[in-house]
Amino acid sequence: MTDQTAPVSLEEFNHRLAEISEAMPKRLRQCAEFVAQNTDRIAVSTVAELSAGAGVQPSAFMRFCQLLGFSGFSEMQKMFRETYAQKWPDYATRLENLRASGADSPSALLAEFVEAGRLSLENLASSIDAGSLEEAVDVLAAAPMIHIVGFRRAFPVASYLSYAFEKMDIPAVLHDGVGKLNPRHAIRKGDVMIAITFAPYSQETIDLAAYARGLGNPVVAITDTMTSPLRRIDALTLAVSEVDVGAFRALSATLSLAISLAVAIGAKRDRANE
Amino acid sequence: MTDQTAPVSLEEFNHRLAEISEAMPKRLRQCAEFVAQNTDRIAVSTVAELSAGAGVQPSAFMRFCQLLGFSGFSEMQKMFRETYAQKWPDYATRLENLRASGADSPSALLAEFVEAGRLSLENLASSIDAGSLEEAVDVLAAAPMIHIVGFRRAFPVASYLSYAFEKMDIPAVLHDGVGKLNPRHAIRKGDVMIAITFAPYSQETIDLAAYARGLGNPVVAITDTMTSPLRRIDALTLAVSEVDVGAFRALSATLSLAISLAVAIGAKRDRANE
DNA sequence: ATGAAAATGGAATAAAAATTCCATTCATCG
DNA sequence: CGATGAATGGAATTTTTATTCCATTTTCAT
Repeated sequence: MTDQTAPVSLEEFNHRLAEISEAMPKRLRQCAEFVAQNTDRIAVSTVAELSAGAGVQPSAFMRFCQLLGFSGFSEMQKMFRETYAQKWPDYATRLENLRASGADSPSALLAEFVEAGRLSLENLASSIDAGSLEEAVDVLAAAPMIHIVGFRRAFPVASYLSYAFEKMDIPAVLHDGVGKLNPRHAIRKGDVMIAITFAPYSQETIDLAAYARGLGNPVVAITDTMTSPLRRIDALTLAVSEVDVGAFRALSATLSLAISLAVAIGAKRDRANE
Repeated sequence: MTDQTAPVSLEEFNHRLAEISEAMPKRLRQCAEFVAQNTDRIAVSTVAELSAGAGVQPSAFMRFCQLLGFSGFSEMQKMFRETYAQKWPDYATRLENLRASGADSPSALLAEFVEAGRLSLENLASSIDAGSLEEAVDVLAAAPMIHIVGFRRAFPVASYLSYAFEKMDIPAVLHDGVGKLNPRHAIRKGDVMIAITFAPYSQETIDLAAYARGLGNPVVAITDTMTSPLRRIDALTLAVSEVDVGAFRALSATLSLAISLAVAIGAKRDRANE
């Protein structure tokens, strides 16, 4: 049953997987999907565990292995166990290796950003004020409509929030500035706004937030410091500070805060509707 | 036979090993020596293999495991397998548990997302293929024009890339789907595309990438697994897998990869222009 | 609709691995 | 030097895991 085309390296394996997974029946595709996303578990798991993870019978997983060119699961696992040793060194070492591959190589840069992201996340977890966060969730969960504003560097955050709200069926509009239409008309009394901006703060965001505030509407601000101009208009401020790499700043912490906010709002609304 | 002092972490294990290996009989010391030097193999080997490596009978290795406090080899191996798999806890289950214990407060949720983000970043650092990344940077740095495509969950990434390129004066257009205009007209021969999509893959992205590829243009894909449909069109694939929290997935790793890519391209172009 | 082919689930079987047991060897002390 | 207990090797046993087989369901073309 052994097929001479059995992959002998991770690269070959991935390639093979991509190549044939399109034309696979349902269950086998489930296997492919699960394996693609959990490649690192293969070396240390049993067929039973993996097939359960993929939501499939062991026999189906068996067929999957054979389709890839292995004689069975054992042979496939052997390949992963052999390449396992290289993956073992811990995270710190791996990061070192990435860095060492040349100070200004893409992978070294990636290592920098990964590290910056981790630091930012740690910082976020310890610095966020649980009370303010909860208050923001309460206010937003009760909103008839949520307006999301954020330009330039804040725009990815705004659009991500918009996507999350859409998925959870929460009424929200993203003010994206397309067509330079005046967005104020869409804002009604009682609506709530999420304003996102970082230094150098964009005037449009501040203006729109100030307008909403002027109507007496609550504004939740996601911003970088406590001295942000959004503070002045008495917005409920959630401060996030990102560690930067050179002149560049990633958004790991900000996005994590945003998605948490969105999911918490969704959860709260669900509870309220029961 | 189970000993309550069985180590539950790598640190405890090493400590225990050092502590008792001095007062061991010959064969068992051989085991200790071998294990200390090949800790990484324990998770993926059998007793037979390990005992042979240590130059010892399987039964001797068995006694060694018991001396360390485990009930047998299986239990010891389990510890190592879990330590390795620890990075991939089942978040769905954990979130369930959190809920059950009434700890689904916004800050608990945030903590989950922060943790998920950290794990995703670690995984990114270890799983990214330095060669592919470098190749992507080379191709993109040489592009006369970069087209960025990504909808829904991928849109924040696309817009962030667009922002970064703008800041670095790199010619790039974001295909955002506004006005449902046909974006194909803007793509010229020789341009390079960055296509971003995650399961469930959005057809528009795939179609546009396929069109670009049809022109003979290179396509760099940022996607979630090796089974992504973008593989089919022979795109240069950068795979990122994010750890998710319940049904939700943050973008920490993906954005870190994106910003690294952008900055690396900028740096390379600068060097070329000097 | 109907039959053929493909896919699937689950139990039965085979293989492999872990664990135990005991006869033998080795070291130690009177 | 011989007795005693610890240490060891190897085979027997048990447990776990992989693999196969076949009855049943699903899919698809006619």
